[in-house]
Amino acid sequence: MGRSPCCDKVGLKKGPWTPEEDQKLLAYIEEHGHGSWRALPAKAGLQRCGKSCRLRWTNYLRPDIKRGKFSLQEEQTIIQLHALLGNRWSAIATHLPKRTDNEIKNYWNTHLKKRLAKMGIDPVTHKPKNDALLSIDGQSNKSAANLSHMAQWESARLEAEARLVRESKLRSHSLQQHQLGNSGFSSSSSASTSSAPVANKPEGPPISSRSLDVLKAWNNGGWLKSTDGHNVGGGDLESPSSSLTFSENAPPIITSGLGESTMPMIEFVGSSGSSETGIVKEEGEQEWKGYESSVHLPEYKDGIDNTMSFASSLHELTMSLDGTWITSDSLRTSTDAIAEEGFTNLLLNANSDDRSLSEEGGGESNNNSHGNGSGGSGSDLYEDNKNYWNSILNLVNSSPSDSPMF
DNA sequence: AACCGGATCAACCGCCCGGTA
DNA sequence: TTACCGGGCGGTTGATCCGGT
Repeated sequence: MGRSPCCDKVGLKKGPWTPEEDQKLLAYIEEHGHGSWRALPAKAGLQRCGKSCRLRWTNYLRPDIKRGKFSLQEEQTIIQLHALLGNRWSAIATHLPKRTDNEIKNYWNTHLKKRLAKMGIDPVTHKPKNDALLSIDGQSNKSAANLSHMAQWESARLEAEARLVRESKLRSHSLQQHQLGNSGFSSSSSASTSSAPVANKPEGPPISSRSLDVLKAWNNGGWLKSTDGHNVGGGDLESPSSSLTFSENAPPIITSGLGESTMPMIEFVGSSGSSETGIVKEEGEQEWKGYESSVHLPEYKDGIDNTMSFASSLHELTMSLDGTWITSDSLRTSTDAIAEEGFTNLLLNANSDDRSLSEEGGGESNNNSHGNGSGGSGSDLYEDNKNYWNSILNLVNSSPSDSPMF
């Protein structure tokens, strides 16, 4: 379909913004809000296209932007979220409220990607490059595969939530007008409709932050073991199954064993067996019933008044769509104690290597220090891999207090 | 001092999607 | 149903910075 040109061939200015232009844009938005971006340049007296103005505002002029170096915490958050969400910078940015997606993207491309590569981790898949070592026992592959499933599911869930938000807004539009300011239930896209010169990104707890708790429950549910070995190992892995059921208009359906929900909209059944290493169960098939067929979570769309729940053999987590998670206490206890070693140390090491490529570990150093081919490397690398993924789940687990994003 | 190459990051480009007439 | 519009997103570019030679 044909589109009218945005800013080309009409004598509009391109390139770096001058302070004067910034001032004009700022002054206009502060007074009027941005309104229609396309119409803004003319009104503000700028020889720019609306898109350029929008970018300048969202990436630079917005008052709630934090500039400067990324903290280690932020770095970890980015990496971990990238492992889950991939190059979905806007989604990642919603968890780093004062950072823009562009900034995060740049930082990833210029810093973190390289650092991960140096650590021997594929920045795209977040899997160790040297998979051969790890696939000896197949466990890490299995783990990675599961996490991949998880990421896919998370992706699908995000889409479903976006849909949910839209419909929720439609349904309760008038109601929301009374509740302006404290809804805490918005998305980055919807937030941008505001004409006020405030952040386009939501300040309140982003949906994703809550939703990641699903993964937490997932973790606790037994297919991944936390680093401290607490809980999730033994009992859960022995548990026959856990399932998640999304129901449209009915209360959450939680099944165990062979899961016999009558209205299974989406159901994950982890039929686990014992795992001596505790990462994932190895022998039995971790089955994700209905996963492929329900990636779209189609029935979820009308769930405004519904409840999404996740239950495992030990823990139960419920998100009611008024925007709150209801978690069982046991869920928390297992996560609080999780050691932060592993990934953090990896990062710190890589960090120092980054600055000063000392020989003590450097160059291939990180590979060497953590997974050197010769000295027991396989298990070391395997441990690193385990820690790495555990750390990703730790992010989820430790969210409310430990992470800047929650 | 000049040059060079890598690093950084603001800005642009093109595509996509939802809303709407 | 279709075409168009506005806006968002991710990928890429290019100007600038910076350290090494």
